[in-house]
Amino acid sequence: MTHGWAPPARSGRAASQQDMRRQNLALVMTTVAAHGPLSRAAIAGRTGLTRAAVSSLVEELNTAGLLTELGSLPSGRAGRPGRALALSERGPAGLGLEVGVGHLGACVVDLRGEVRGWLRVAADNRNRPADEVLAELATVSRRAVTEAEGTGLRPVAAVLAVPGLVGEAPGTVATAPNLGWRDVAASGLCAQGLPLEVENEANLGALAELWHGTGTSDFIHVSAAEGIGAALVVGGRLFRGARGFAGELGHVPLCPDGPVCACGARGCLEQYAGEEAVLRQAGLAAGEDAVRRLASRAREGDRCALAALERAGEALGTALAGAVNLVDPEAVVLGGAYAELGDWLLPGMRRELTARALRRWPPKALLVSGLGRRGPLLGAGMAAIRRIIEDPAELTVSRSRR
Amino acid sequence: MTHGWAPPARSGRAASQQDMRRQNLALVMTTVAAHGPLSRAAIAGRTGLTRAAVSSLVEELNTAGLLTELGSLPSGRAGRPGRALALSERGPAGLGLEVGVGHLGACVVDLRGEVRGWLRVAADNRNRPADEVLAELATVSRRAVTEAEGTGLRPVAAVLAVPGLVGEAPGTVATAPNLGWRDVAASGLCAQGLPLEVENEANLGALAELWHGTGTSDFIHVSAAEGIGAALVVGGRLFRGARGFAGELGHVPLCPDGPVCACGARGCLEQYAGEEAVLRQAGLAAGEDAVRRLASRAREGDRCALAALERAGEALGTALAGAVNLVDPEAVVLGGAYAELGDWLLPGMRRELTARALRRWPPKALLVSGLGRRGPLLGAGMAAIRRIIEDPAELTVSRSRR
DNA sequence: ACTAATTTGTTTGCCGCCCTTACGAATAGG
DNA sequence: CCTATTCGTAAGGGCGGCAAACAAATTAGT
Repeated sequence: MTHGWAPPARSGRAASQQDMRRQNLALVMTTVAAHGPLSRAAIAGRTGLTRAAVSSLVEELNTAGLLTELGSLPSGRAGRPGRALALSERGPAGLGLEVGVGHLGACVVDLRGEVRGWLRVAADNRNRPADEVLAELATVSRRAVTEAEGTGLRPVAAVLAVPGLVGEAPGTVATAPNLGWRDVAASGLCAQGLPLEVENEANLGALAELWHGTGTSDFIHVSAAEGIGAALVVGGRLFRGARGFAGELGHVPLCPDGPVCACGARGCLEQYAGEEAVLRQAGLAAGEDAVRRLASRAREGDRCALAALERAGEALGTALAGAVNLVDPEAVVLGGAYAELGDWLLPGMRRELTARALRRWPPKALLVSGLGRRGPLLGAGMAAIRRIIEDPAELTVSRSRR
Repeated sequence: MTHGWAPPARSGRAASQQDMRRQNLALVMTTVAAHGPLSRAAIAGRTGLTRAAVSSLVEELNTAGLLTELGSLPSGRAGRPGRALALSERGPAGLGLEVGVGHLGACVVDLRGEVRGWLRVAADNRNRPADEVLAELATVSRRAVTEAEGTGLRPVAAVLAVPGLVGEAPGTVATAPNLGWRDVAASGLCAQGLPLEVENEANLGALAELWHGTGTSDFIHVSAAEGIGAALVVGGRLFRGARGFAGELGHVPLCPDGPVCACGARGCLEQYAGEEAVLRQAGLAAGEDAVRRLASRAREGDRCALAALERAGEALGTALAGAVNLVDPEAVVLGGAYAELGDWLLPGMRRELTARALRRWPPKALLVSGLGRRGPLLGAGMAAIRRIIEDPAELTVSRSRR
């Protein structure tokens, strides 16, 4: 450290010609994914590559089964019509997996982002040996995969959604309190040798929203369940923080002298808007489908429930206003279990946000996720397939690629 | 939008061989900048490039005056010793500029990050025509530049620090309330044709901390002045948010029913820890060197001042705990004017952070900036030079580079 | 219907860049 | 003094994108 510089932030690695090719393959894939069927010339125009280069790239992607030629693509203007290229619907696919407290899930998503297989079975995973849970998930997964293989799909990457924190080592769960897991390695789940990635379920719910939901790519996705978590999506990427613990909205201090929280501090948001607090205020017992019961109470006009939801919405809005001032997102999306309660939570949230957000907060910037409980599993499948799209070189003939 | 994908987040552009070269030139520069004098072989080892490639890259950087050969670099082991390469101390330099409420500043920083010229003059810029201010800054800048040119330096990029928000258009100030500026174009400031970038002074203070301060590259830099701002540094990069307004810590709600703030909401942090509030509680009048007076009062043991600082520290700590839970930084750095008050603010801040941060918060992760008021100007100079280091191709022979 | 214009996709030749291999240079150890 | 080791450079090769030219397919004009 003789010079005064801190270590460089990005790109610690050399760029080779393989990397260039890799990046351009990815560029073609992402371009086609984003802008529908395109001709080679259109891809060239959009990306800045030459038509010749695009031809070469497309051929490579084509033989790998990632792209398909659909047929003529009349442009309306004079000239030879292009041949439409689209993401293949019968080739590599993504496998999404989920371990929930009360269920297991598996889904298969094709390159276009379409769900081609969906399986969800009830299972009481609370304090059940992790091996056992993973073994059952493996059979569920196999069923979904064989079903998908019938329609010409071949899973090539898997992502597992867990209600807990992901470990440093790839493919491991550091801790999942509601499952009773601690340092569980999920590798070996895919005997087929698929690369497996483990990710927090709330984060995957946010990614599902990014890819299947509204157009924005900078938002805070609130997903309240046992705890209140916020996934920050910034520039279309998950923001994980320095150590991967970003997004703990539930323990933002709301009122410094408030009630004591399980975390030891006072007045955390969770004490005002957490599931337990809301149910208590509404006079309901906790339980498996507590949120659903609360929603029906509110629908019936139960005063107590409505007041509790009102207060919770305000608390959420206040805490979110702070987050918005700090992070400056384009939108806030309410997802997770609380999405079902949106009708009653939103007014208070919106009121607080408009009052407290320093930048004008348009009403449309606060919305409810349309994916609901399906978010995490869907996000897992999409994340798996997204991996392929953003680095297709892994599946390509790979003359000598790493 | 026939496919379900949102637009891709990154890399909307094709990669060509020039880009590859560009990236590798930058890689060599950042490597040398970060790890002191290195031989070509050492650079090759660190970056993954071949010795041959490094030789070629180094030669290009050498003829551009960006690198210098220092002499033999004995390794201790057997074998021919390498020739040490270091960032040049007499070539391209960065020009930092600053417009404050009460002063103007200019500095010249060489590639090694060393300050080689420093000029700061008092000037009452409050509600003075922007043209006039910029004209005076230009003369100050010229003096600093001619001085630096005497020692063999040649400024090639400039960054201007302003106490306000930066506009969308490059080189413009959207609004600087304390200066009375609105949509001011700062281009034309550098008649020499240097590329000029405008940036918020607090952000530059944070960057100065990144490059001249402690080793961490993920931190929240609190800089309290008129308002309370937080610059978020994530992975060694400034985090600006979707529209560039991230970091408004001053208006995080601290107590939902607190006193009304100038922003219209209730109980913002600024009402508890802002300069005005603290001075009022301490029984001091506002004014130019109010912070200094407050510090001396505290040093003398003034009960009132100590109590006010205690409360302010607690409030800051509470709000920061929320931010820490949300963003998960490695450290919090107290900078700006409040750095001088660190002795009295830190205890309360630390107490609140340890109590409220969900992840264990080590005491060393909260610290006071050693740069004080020099941060923004220093950061401007460093940012200018950093630009060169991270894209040296701009200064290279450029056979036909864009 | 026929021609001109236009756009697409491919082919060919070229250049740039990194990699591999080989070689001279410079130092430490015996 | 000789050998092992490491450093920097030079020569040859492969790969990948670019520029230009060309054949194919369609529209527009007469």
